[in-house]
Amino acid sequence: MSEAIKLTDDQKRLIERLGVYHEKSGMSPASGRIVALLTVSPVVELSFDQIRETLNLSKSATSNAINMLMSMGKVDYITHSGDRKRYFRSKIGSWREAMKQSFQNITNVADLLEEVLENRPNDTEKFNKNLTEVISFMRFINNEIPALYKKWEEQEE
Amino acid sequence: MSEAIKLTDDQKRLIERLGVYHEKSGMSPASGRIVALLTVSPVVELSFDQIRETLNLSKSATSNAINMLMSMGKVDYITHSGDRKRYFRSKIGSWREAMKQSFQNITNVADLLEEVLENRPNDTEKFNKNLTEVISFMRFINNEIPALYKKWEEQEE
DNA sequence: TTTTTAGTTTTTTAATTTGAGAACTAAAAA
DNA sequence: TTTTTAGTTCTCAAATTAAAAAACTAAAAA
Repeated sequence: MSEAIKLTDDQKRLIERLGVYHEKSGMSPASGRIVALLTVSPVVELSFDQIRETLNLSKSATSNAINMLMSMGKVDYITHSGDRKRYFRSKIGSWREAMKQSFQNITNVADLLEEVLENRPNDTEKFNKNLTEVISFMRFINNEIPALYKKWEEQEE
Repeated sequence: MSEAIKLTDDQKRLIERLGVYHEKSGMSPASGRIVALLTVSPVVELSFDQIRETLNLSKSATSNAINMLMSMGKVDYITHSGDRKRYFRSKIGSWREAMKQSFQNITNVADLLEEVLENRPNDTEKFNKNLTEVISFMRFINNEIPALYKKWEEQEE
């Protein structure tokens, strides 16, 4: 008997679009579809087989993708007593941490570009100036984040 | 006779690290190495064969990667009269446009998530609230960009 | 104790990506 | 006109990635 979740065509299309977006940002197709499903599905906690059958994935693809997503902090699961299954769900509530992560990336690039800059000759002035500017802007953005969060929280009230 | 540019070991390592970073953000290895070379190399304008031989790439890999990078707006070239070669260089000066591009992506995701939100049931309150928050924060960040640029430009003077 | 459940791991296959090599082309030079 | 230069394009092989199928495992249920 099928465990698949019933979805409207619109929901299926949204899962594909969101899935493709996640693929573009480095996830495997299966992982991308799973986070997308867990974002779009009206039922927010889905079992292994519900995910597997809704997306027509094999057990291995499902297992590997779920574990990948858990290690990325994109997904976690809860259990219900008297039920051995795990119910997986999106960690959308951790969006602040996810954002922090992506801002951390900016800092890492800035650090790398700083090393490049230190290695560059002094002639190539214009080039060095541009490089200095990107680095400076990246660091500036990063410094402004806390203030931005604060401002956002305030306007949110 | 070899056209390869002489690089120190440090420069070679920086090219690899920067290349890997570009790979992670979706470029092919060859494209990643080429932008990286054009960022690290003390000579900022390099001919096709200088790139090819410095990075030990085939002609096809070099040609395809360069054209990819030009279509992405990451690289362009200049010519010198009496010299048929094209001299390729990093478009690092266009970093503002590149940044704008990546902020545009945030907006696109926000739009997509907005569509998801409109499709969600009204129960799943907490989930919807989180989704609403991410979207709101993304849009907020996007709105703040011009002011951030302005502030950065001012502190830069 | 045996069976079932809920996954995990291993093996194999299919698809995609990447880039080498060689043939090709258009313009310039000889 | 022939040759050379500066790439481009095509064909194919190697490497990588993705996922299916099937064997396996640990815990719970019967």
